[in-house]
Amino acid sequence: MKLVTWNVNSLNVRLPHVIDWLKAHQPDALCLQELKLEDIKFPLAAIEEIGYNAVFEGQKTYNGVAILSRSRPEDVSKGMIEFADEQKRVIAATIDGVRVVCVYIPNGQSIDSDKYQYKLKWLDGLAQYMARTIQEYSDVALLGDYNIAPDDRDVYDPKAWEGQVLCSDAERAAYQRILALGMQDSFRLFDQPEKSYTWWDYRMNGFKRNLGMRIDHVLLTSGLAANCMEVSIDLAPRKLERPSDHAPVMATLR
DNA sequence: ATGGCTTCATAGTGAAGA
Repeated sequence: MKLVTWNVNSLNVRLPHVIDWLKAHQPDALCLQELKLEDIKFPLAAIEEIGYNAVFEGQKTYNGVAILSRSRPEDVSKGMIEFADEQKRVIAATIDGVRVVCVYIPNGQSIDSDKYQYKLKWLDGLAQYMARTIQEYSDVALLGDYNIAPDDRDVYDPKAWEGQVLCSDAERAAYQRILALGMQDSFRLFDQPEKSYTWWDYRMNGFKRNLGMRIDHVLLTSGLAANCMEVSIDLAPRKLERPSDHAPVMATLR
C-alpha cells in the first residue's frame, strides 16, 4: 500500500503534475494540501477519468485539502470537532481499512504574530482529535504539510532558523505530543540521505542549492509502522516547469 | 539587503506562504 502527501500550492495550476504523478506512481491514497479552490471548481472529472476517487474540502484562495484514492473512501469526515475552524485544513477517510487523516497545519507566519498563536491552539486541537481518532480506529496514518521541522537535521540552516517559526520549541513540542499518542515518523524508520527536505523557497534558487526544510510528514500508528517498507521524497515534480514548492512524500507499506 | 518567488484576487498592487 502506498500512502502519499503532497502540498500542491494550487490544484488548479498543478493539476497536470498531479495527474501525471498519479499515473506514474499509482498510490493507494494521495493526500493533497493547499488546493486554493472552491469545491465547485474541484477537478473531479479529470481525477475520475484516470481511475481515482476523491473527497475534498476546499475554499476560495487559501487552504483546502483532499484525499484521492483507488478504493472508495469510507466514513469521510471534514474538519475537527475539537477545533472549530473556518479554514479548511482537515479531511479524513478510511481507505482499505486504514484511517487516513490529511492535514494542512497553519504556517504561523512568525512567532510574534497572531497566526502563530492560532497555530499553537490548532495543534492543541489536533492532538485531541488524533487521540480520539486513534481510540476509534486501530490503524491511523496522519499525512500532510505540518509546517514543522521536527529536528535541526530537517533544516538547511538550523542556526539561522533557531527559535523561528517552523522550528520553535513550542511547535516541536506539539509535534512530539502527536508522536506520544503512539505514532511514528515513518521517514525516520529508515536510513535516509542527509539534507533530505520536502519544501524549498521559490526565491534565491532554493531548490537548486538545496536550501530546504522537511516539513511534510507521514506519521503512522505502530501496527502500520511495523509494516512500513520504505519512505522516500520524490524530487522529480519539484524540477518540472511551474512546480509546487513542496515535494511528495511516499510511504510504502506491506 | 527584512528582499528574493509564486499564487490569488484584482485591474495596480497587496496578502500570504514558509
